[in-house]
Amino acid sequence: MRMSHLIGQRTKETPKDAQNISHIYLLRGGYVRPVAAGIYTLLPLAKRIVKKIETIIREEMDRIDGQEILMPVVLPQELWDESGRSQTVGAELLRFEDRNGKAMVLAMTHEEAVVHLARTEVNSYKQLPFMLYHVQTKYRDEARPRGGLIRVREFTMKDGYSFHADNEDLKQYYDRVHEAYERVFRRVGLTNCVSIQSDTGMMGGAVSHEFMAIADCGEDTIYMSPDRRYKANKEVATSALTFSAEPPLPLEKVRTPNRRSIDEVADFLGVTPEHTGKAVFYSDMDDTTLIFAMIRGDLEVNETKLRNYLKIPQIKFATDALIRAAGAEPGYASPVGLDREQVRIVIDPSAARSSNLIVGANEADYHFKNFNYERDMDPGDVVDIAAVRGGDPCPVTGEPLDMLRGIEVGNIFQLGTKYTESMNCTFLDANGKARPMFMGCYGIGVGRTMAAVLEQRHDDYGPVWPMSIAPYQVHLCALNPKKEGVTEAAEKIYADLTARGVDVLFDDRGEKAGFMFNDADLIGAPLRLIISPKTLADEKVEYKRRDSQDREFLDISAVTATITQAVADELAKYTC
RNA sequence: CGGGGCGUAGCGCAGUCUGGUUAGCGCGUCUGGUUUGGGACCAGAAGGUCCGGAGUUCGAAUCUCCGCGCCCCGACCA
Repeated sequence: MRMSHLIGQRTKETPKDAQNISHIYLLRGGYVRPVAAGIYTLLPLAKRIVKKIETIIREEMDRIDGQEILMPVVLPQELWDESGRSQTVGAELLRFEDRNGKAMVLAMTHEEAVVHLARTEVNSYKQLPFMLYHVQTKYRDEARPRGGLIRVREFTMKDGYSFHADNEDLKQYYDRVHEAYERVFRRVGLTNCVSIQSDTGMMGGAVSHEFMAIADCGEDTIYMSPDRRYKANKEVATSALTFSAEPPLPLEKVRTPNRRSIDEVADFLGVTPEHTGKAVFYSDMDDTTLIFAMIRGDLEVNETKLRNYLKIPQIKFATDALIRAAGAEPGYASPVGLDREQVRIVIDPSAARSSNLIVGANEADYHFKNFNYERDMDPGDVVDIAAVRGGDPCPVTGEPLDMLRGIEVGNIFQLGTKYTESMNCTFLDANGKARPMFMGCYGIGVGRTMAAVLEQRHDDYGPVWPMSIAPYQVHLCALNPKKEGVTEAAEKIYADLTARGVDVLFDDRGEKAGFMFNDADLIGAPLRLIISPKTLADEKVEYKRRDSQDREFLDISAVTATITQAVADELAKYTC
């Protein structure tokens, strides 16, 4: 490609709407352009990167016997009615009617579509297992797109779906996908990517992992032991906190005028928050169930854990009216004497196993001292609902947990029979009996992966793309193209390298050197060749890597062979 | 969906508080010339529904009201 005709202006100034590195460089380098919030056009540079990422994904999916298909973006809503997700998924699912008034959706994921396919194409256990995947547009009407390509409304995703005769086979295949994903993310050049335990969310199912590219701008919080043996999303992370068990002292009601918050009460009574119990009230969305969550005063409730335990899809903080109706006093709420008929009580071990806590007395301006769970209330649901904090002890190694941010570039789920049962996707086993297939699903966000690589591979001047996905492998600059021999030499190298299959971007514009070098930095090709009258006089061509300041001078006769080899060597680093 | 910020040329901004020439600057673009190793210089040029609508006023980019859009924080998030 000749740069004089490459579409996508580079800019010197940082666009005001961009905050994180990947967003800034994708705009400044002319890779993407916004069309609406969270909706982007990919320009040639980005499209080339994305294509290479997709190729790597396809190779790895094919290696684990995946079969590529292509399902539509527009689906009839009735499929989503069958699975039940018409009800459970909210406004992220874009719904509309076609000209005949038929309810349609823009697919945000394809479980329904692929199950619809599987149940008609597959009838026998002899056809199992199999995996289908496609690389296709997803639309999710996100409430708040952000961060350039990190969170968008329309995007390209590779999603794969496997079908099995039993859960054991699903588990084995899941592990193969896990390995394939590790290869994909290594090959696309992520330098720091981990798979972690995750919440299954609206997908359902039992087991799932997320692949997280570690980056400060990531939206997810990850807790990890220093040796990486334990890695989990904040939503499901646990810690091995220990609790002080002392001989119980007598329960005692004390006056705490106008002290409502944990800090106020602890300060007033001269103790630290660890010696208090915190009451947090939630309710379901239509206020039919009141939930009393109790936890040690210095900890916070992890609502995801609480929701999952209660099997209530959505919860909110309860209103004071609802709390009072159940006989509790907001700000002074107590587990002591609460009517279990009216309140669902969930106690974190941190509160259940600590001794002599200060808790509310269900009476304005009063608290109890020396609350002890086993003695002072009926035994109830003691469940881990605590939010982990950085530095808390790891549940596996006991070491302090690191807290990191991550971009979710991929995820894998063992769905089991969640969709195949609801949508009646069965096969006949060896005994002629119809049974639901076991299913797994596996996603990779392609554009987000590109952004994540950029977050991990850049310097102060722009992206430093790995050879495996770089939009161009070699950036060829002709300095002073009007001077004797420069253009001829550059054209010859351009033609020779291109003929050997090397992706070359040829800067033929004849701009000032600094101008061209800055553009080259923003394009981030791993290798750079500079043709100038200065070096040409000695029959030399300058050769520089994007990730180094060192310069070499190659004999012009050897350039093609040397560079072709260098590209091959570099590519070899990203094969598995 | 709650809170905050912003909207003036392709991009970055000034002007708005305190209404008043022909709306300005830098980058980029075009023409001609001089230049050519880390975003050159000279001369000239093109490019604007000042986000939209309504209102106040002799007069609105500027004041008022109502919309819309984008970014950030939060809630939400297969």
